[in-house]
Amino acid sequence: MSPTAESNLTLEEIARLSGVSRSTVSRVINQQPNVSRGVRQRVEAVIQETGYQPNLAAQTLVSKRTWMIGLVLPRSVSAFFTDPYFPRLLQGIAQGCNHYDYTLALYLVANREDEEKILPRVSRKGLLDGILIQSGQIGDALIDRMAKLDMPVVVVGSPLHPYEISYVDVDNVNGAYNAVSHLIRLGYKRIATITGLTGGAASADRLAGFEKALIERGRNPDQSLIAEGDFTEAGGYYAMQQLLLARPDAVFAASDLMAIGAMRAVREAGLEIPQDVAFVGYDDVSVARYANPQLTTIRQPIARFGVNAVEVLIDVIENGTHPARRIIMDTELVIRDSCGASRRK
Amino acid sequence: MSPTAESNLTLEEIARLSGVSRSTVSRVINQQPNVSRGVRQRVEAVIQETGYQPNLAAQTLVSKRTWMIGLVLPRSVSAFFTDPYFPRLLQGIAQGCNHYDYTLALYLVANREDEEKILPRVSRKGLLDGILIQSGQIGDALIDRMAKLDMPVVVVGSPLHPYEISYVDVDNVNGAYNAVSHLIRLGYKRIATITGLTGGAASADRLAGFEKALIERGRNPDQSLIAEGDFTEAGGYYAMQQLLLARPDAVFAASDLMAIGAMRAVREAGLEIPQDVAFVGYDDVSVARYANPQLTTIRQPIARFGVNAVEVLIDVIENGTHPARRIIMDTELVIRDSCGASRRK
DNA sequence: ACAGGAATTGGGAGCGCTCCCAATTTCCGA
DNA sequence: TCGGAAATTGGGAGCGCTCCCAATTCCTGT
Repeated sequence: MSPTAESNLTLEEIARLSGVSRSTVSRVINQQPNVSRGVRQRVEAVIQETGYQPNLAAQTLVSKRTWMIGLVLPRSVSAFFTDPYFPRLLQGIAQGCNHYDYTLALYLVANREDEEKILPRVSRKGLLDGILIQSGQIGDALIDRMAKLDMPVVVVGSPLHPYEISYVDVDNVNGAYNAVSHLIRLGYKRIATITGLTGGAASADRLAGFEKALIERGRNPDQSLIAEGDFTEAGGYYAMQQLLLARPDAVFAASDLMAIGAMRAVREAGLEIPQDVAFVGYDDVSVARYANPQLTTIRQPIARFGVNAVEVLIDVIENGTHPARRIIMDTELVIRDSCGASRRK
Repeated sequence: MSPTAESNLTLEEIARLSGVSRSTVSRVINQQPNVSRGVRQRVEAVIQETGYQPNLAAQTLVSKRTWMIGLVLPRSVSAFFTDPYFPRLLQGIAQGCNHYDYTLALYLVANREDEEKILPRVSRKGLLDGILIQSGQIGDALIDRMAKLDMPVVVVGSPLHPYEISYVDVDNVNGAYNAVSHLIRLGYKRIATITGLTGGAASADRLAGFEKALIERGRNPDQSLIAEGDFTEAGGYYAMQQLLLARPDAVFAASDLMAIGAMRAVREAGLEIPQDVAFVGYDDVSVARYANPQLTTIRQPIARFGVNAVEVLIDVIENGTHPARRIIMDTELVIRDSCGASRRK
């Protein structure tokens, strides 16, 4: 019998075919004990033969579990469509879901209208076991409202407010600190930064790391050496045009994509990289390696980050929301050509 | 009563609160006729007040509908993590799902192991109403196997085999034809192309369009002017290095990302764009506008493409698989600087 | 060989909904 | 005012599963 031949197999049907009761088949499927060896094998054979799979909706109705989690990307994550960071994150999350046999439901919030409709959609009973939400901008009420749902929630990135909420984050302060310290060590004097969108947790943390590194060496962060980007290539470009007026000799960009844009601005101004302006980016997405010159950057374990987020969420789903889980991941400085390190050796 | 206060509201409960029967509440919720005005208003008020939403699993169990569709990105879609095409497509698909109130389940097939496990996962009864699958490589058995499932399937891109299967595609032959014709009109003599991964439907069609344009003007496509890329920036770069040996004066790249990589190779060889080598890309993703020089390209209506795919799938789900639906979308030539058109005006 | 306990098996109830049909109410024209 | 048709309403059955408990079978040691 081919796996697709029988169209509406039920537990009862499998029971009939293997000459036992519904309950016994259920025990076999759910790997419960108290089924004799012979019976178990017979039932398993029938299941194998027929390609039977239990109906998810029926299981959900009684168990209240769907083995499905939602990933919400808020409207404020505007860089979704341009920054390679997100596909990588998605890959990690999908991989985690595959591994634990969960289904991933994706919610892209594109506009205010979507935002209004998302809460009832994700909180629908009998649909999701839990939610992963990407941290967005301060003032973005979505995380707050999701946290109040009676559903497990894990924030990807910092939750922005000091909630009793589980999250997985990367140590952005330290990553930025290491990037800037590297530039200081190389002897640069006028180190500028291109930040992410103000109001984002990652942006704020990376800026904090930038300032911390400078202050620790007794330097004062100069406002004219700080420009706001928006995590896009174009944003990096415009921020750099502004920054050029202050004549920096090195730039720490809060994302690789912005670094690429900024390097374009520098080249257009007739300057050389890294001789006139050195660069360190953030993320280590693949474009960093193909940039010209190759970009020194802070590598984030993006895919692993996604897997961790899924693992934490499943832990919360299966073992309760309290206490809140926190995971902070480390970054790594990847030295290539744009910082001028090789030149100065 | 706050919307989240009552935790397990059921139809029965709403019926009790509004003093009617379960059946009547069900009729109100499903917008069925034969409910008196007064009763309908009373029930709606209670629903509003309590924030009641029907349990999806229970509805699914009896209606056999889940209002959920799956999007499968096969393993062969290796460019997923680098090409901005996919986030845009995802945006369109998510937008379509939001609009029609369907939930989107995402399946990224990363390796052979995932590929083995995906069929039972997506065909699980009580989980999905239909599947959207991105067209991959020839020999990629996934589409064939999905088509045999007793579940509505719509292919995003060409289904590769002449099945009786619904699909949504972009007219790749014509798009490429227009790109190359444009280069011919501008007077280029040695027009090369960087193809996508051999075996992909889009790659084959774009190559066919390239050849058609040349042949139509009585030129013979020269094998040394055809190089295979893989839709990545690096692939474009290496393909171009090969191509440079044949001294082309113009290149049609089957994706913008490959064009960017190829331009990097050209620049490294000390040549000028478009003076020495002109370029036309494909996709019109945002990097095309930020490239240096700005990239002339074939614009695909990517997001609209995704919305269409969802619409066709929902049509198939709601009105049956026969006859198979086919939608072929048009492209548009976007002239910028890399083709040298402005220079020759 | 047999009592008594452990292991195995079966069947009923119920998860929350929709569908169907029967019961009740309403409305209309004569 | 009343019969009968139409509109409205209610309740039972059942979707396919899990859980619980009762029934049955299987082992022990004596």
